[in-house]
Amino acid sequence: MSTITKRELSSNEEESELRRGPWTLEEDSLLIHYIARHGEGRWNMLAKSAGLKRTGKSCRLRWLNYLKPDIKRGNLTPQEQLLILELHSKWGNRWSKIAQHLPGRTDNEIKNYWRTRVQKQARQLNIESGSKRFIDAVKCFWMPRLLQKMEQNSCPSSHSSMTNMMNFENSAEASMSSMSTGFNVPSMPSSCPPQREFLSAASANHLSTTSNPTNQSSDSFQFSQLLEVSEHPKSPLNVFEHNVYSYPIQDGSYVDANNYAMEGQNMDPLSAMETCDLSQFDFQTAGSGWMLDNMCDTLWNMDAM
DNA sequence: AAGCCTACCAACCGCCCGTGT
DNA sequence: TACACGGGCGGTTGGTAGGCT
Repeated sequence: MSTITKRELSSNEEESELRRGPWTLEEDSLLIHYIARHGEGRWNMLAKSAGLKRTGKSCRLRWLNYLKPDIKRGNLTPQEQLLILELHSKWGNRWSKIAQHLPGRTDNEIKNYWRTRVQKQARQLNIESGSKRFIDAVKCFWMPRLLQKMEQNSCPSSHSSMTNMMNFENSAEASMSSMSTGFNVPSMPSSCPPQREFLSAASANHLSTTSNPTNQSSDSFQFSQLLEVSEHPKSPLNVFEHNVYSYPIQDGSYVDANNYAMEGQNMDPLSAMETCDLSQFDFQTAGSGWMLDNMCDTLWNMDAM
C-alpha cells in the first residue's frame, strides 16, 4: 500500500469530523442564517464559515432541496404529474431541466416521483419504463386519467376550473410536445389511434372544437393567447401561460381541454379501455388479455399517484 | 401487539464539466 | 497543457412511516 502523506492524513482527519446523515434543526438554522447574510455559492467555504461540519456539497443539497424558501412541499398535483410525464418523454432523465418547468419543485423530488411511481407502474406492467409500449400506455390511459383528475379536483360546477389550475406562469417554455418518442398528448393523429378513439368516443356534442383560432369557445379558452414555444413545430399539446390548454386534432382544429376532461369524467375505466383500439399496442409478448387486466388494475387505478 | 412489507424521500456518491492558475 | 477546485447532475442508498397480516 502507498504511504499516507501528511496532507492525506489531515484530509482524513477533517473528513472524520464531518457530519453525515439527517440534518439537525441547529444545522438548518446555521445554514439559513448564513445564506441570508452572505448569499449562496462557494459551498465548501460556506460550510466552514458557517461552522457547519458538513461538506459543501451537502450544504448545497440541503439548501436547494429543502431549505430554500420557494420550495413547494406536498404531493405533486395532477397537472404537475402530467407535465413531468410530458417533459420526461421529451428530455429523458434530465431532472434538473424538467424541474425548471415546475416552479418550487426540485430535481430530486421529480426524480423520486419518477422512480417510485412511474417506474413502479412500468414494472407492474412488466414493460420497460422507457419503451414504446409504456409510452403508449401512458399517453392513452394515464394522461387522460390525469386530465380527468385535474377536473375532478377543481370546482365541478365550473368548466373553466381546470384551465384555472393550469397556471404554469413560469413554464412558458414548456412545449408539451411530442419528441423522439412520438409521445403525443393527447391527440395522436396516426401514432396513437387509441387516444383518438378515446376522444371521439366522447360525445362530439360536448367537444368544443374550432378551426378558427379567434372563436373562443369558453371563458378560459383563448386562442389568441396561444403561445407556440415548442422546439418542435408540431406541438400536439400545449400548456400555455394565461390558462390556455388545448389539443390540436386531426383536421387542424383544437379541442378545449376543459371539455375533453369533462368527457373523461363521464367515462368509466372499462368503457375507456374498450373504446381504445388496443390492437395498436404491441401486446404480442405479454398477451393482450393479460395486458388489459393489468392496464385496468394499474394504470387506471393511479389515483394514489 | 408484533413482525413484516412496501412506499416514500432525504441524503449521499461518483462522475462530469467549466473555470482559474 | 495539466491540475485543482467548485459546482451540477443522475443514480443509488438507507431511514422511516404506514399498511397489512
